[in-house]
Amino acid sequence: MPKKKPSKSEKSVPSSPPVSAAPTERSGMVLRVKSSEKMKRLALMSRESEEEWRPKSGRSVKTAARGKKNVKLDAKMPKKPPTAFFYFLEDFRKDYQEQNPDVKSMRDIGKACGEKWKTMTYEEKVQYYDIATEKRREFDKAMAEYVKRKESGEDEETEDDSNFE
DNA sequence: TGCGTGATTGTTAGT
DNA sequence: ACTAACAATCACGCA
Repeated sequence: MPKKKPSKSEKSVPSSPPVSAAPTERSGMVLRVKSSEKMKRLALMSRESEEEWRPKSGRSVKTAARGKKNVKLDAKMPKKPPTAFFYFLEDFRKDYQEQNPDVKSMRDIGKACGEKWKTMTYEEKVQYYDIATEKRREFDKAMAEYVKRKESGEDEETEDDSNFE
């Protein structure tokens, strides 16, 4: 029931932290060409839904088979990076387990984490947002390289890990 | 023995 | 603009 509809009244958490409060100083000037990035991302977007889409390493969502869309299961396909909340969850989980060793299920932890997450201030969350943003950037790059490799020759399996360099 | 589930929010991609 | 679905984690349950 909590399903709160996205009301415009609230700004919701800004996907991209405002530059004013954005702790970019940590990395210096991370801001570069957002337009270009967006463009590239859009270009990749088509590729993804067309050929890659998502392998679902394991049972990420619900059995990862909700619709069994004949995914190629590309082992090299970059998965979606965890969001800021997930990073916070990792940290929160450790603390939560210490305080609540009885609770082992992540379900309960998720609830507690979500509750605390809402109580956290933007400044506290922004640091996680920063991490998530940086991670996403890396993911974007990985995706670009992944697509590039595909276009190059589609190695697919052949090289498991080892060193193809 | 092994996979599916459930819960959290955020982020992305597609319609 | 909105919707939908997926991202990790981990104990438990069912076949």
